[in-house]
Amino acid sequence: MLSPLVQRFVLHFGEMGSRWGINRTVGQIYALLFVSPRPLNADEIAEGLAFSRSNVSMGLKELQSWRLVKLQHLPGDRREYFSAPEDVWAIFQTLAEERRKREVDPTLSMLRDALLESPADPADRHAQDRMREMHDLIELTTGWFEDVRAMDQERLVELMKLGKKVGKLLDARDRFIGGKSHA
Amino acid sequence: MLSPLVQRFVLHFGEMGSRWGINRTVGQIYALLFVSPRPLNADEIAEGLAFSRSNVSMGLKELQSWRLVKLQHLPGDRREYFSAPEDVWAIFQTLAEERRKREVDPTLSMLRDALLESPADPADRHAQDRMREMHDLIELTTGWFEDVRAMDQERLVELMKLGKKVGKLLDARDRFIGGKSHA
DNA sequence: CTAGAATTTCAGAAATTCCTGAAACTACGT
DNA sequence: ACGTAGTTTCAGGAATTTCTGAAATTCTAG
Repeated sequence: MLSPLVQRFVLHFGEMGSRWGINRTVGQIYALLFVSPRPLNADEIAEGLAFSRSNVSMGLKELQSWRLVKLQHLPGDRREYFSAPEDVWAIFQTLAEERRKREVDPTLSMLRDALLESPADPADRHAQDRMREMHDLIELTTGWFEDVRAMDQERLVELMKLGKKVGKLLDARDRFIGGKSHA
Repeated sequence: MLSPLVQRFVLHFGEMGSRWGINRTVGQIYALLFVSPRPLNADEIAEGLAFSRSNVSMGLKELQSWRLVKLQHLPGDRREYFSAPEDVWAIFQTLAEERRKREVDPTLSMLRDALLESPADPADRHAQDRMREMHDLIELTTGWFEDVRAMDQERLVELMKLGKKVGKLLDARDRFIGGKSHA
């Protein structure tokens, strides 16, 4: 049913899915939609991957909750068709946003709460110091990620291609602004 | 045994751990080591978290394979003591490197292989196009990540704090170099 | 409103992953 | 070399997660 090429891709994503919290089924469904030249309905997916119809239904629901698939209707067909967005950058961003929402935000909020408590003893004081370091790191990196995400794609690619030269750019800026130096 | 503050932190990381591929036990052990003011031996960990000694042993082995804990000996004590590195940036980098090694690299290699095949039909041709897009995106982002990682920490923080202003910096550079513009 | 096509829900079977205690192994002090 | 404290391994039981088929629900055309 599936070509060997697609088969391989789909299986790989199934495996990778389990390494993340995502289950194998969901990974495979997404992989199949990603490479499919046209939207697929649930029965086509179930047949292609040899899963039960209900399993596919659950997987699609999960993918929708991650905003990773688009639902659409084909004229004269009552069934629902699913597809992955065209733009891989957009996919990447969606993934990053959803992960932040589900994993980073709750962690930050837990850390902030913990930092409000008054430490009972030196061990707690040390624990809080560590939590503060973690909090600040997470806040800095996600805040930055957000800034970068907001840039338009063309600039983003430019920035990335610049790669390590960005360090030189920073130096140039520092010199320009006021002679601060990185010894 | 554990203070409520540490308890909360540890439990949260246990939960978060399961969201990633990491199991709850491993997450909790790491969290405990992370906030501990001194290295801990396996028995102390087992007692603090109420796990069996053998479970702790496996968890520590896993953490060592991720290079996330340091093993050390205390003078006059035969037991092995474990601790998390001090520097949260270093931890972050280790995590990123290991994840790349385990998840990104195999994916890139699978994609490269798939791109070498000659597509059998239009569907395969389309699938390959999609895989190429994914490949290029992954390569660009991880390559960039690598470049950024190689910068020294001080500069990295500067870059991150710069945030969205980096776009302006790019504009300035473009103007300087040759009048290219982002409309 | 009714028929029937499409989809979702959900209880429990199947599969997987986690965790433990017992046994095996290692390394060190005497 | 022996005894013992410390650590790891591993078979299998416990717990969790995944997956299915049957039933319930939703939707739409007539």
